[in-house]
Amino acid sequence: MGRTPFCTAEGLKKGPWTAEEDQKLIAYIQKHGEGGWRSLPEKAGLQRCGKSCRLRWANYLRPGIKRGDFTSEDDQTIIELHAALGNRWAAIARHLPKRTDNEIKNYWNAHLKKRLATMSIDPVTQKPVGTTPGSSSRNSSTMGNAEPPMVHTESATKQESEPTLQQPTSRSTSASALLLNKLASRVTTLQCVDPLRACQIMQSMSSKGTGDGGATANNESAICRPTSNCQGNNISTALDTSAWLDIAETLTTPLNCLDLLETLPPELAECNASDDGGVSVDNYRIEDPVSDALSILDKNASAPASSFSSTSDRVLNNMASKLASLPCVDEIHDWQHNLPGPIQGDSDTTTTGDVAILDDISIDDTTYDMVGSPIFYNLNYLENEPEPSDPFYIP
DNA sequence: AAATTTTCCAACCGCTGTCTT
DNA sequence: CAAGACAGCGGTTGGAAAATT
Repeated sequence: MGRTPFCTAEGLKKGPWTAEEDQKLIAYIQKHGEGGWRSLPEKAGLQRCGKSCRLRWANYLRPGIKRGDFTSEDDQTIIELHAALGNRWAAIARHLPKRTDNEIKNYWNAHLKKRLATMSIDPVTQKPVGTTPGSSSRNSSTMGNAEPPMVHTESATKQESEPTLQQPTSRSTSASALLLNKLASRVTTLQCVDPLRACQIMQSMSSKGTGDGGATANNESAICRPTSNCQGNNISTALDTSAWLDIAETLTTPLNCLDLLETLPPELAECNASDDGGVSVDNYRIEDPVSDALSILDKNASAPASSFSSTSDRVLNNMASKLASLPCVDEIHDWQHNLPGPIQGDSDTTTTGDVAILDDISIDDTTYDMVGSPIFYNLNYLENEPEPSDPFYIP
């Protein structure tokens, strides 16, 4: 049984379409509309199979199709989407209005892939070739293990006249952005991180001062939620740059900020005090220290607190904006790949009863679920229409 | 200038998924 | 439920154009 082949008839023409054939097809569709491809060739007077007609119409004759003239923004978008989605050209094309999957596929194979190769950047991972130990374990950007494309860095990080990837940098902004979003997705769901992060900020600021509040003009990527007031690129962070760099450096190993808790000044100690007097990271109850920390930030921030839907968003937003350009991101990446269990986000089949240890914090199955869901949600987000909630992005 | 090689991309092929009968 | 119809998708190919020898 099964289906009959679509184009089995003998004597049908193949190969390039002539102008006359195009006109016949256009005229017929304008009069009768799309559809009925099997019977269309005969009715339209074409010696083609219906499938060929549909393809010709969809890829070349359909009104509104944009052909050629890929801009640097297009390039960057395609590269980032390909890093996240792999060879899923149709999904990529949905994010480039008026472009067809076939053209994007051809453009990738003919231009972008080679360009990345000449820059010694792995077209699949978008990381510099040979810089990541154990690279054999890296994913292949296929459907099952694609990383979530939660971050876009175009407007904030790209040079005016050249696409970001043509910069003579050894690191891919996109790769960093992807990782940061992955981290952000995970970190956001770990409520214990909020007080930790807030304490970090306060400690850093108490030791360095709050800076002059000048906005950081460079590397100004920002994570925010589309639903919040920070849509688009009107986000800016204002914390002193060097303070952020210091904070970021402490996160070379994520969550090693636990160590910082032990060195907090007495007036902040209460933020991490649990009932037994020890440090509690899993029972997030204390909010005042977070508010305090953020209020300090607000004194110097140009973006109002109301721009963010949660305190963790705000902290992450600020942190990510500086982390994006740091070498430590790759180290975090490596660290992440060495984690046991599904927190690596490579496959939903690895959900087991294993317990991963993130430094001193045990992550059980429940937390795994919390951590994994935003990753998969954001992956889904890219495949469908952007939803006005949840996914992070860097405008 | 001619021959050869490489590049590019329109079109094809084969498969899967969904809807209809 | 089975099977047909066809839309959609990703991989591949063939030939024209461009580049190189």
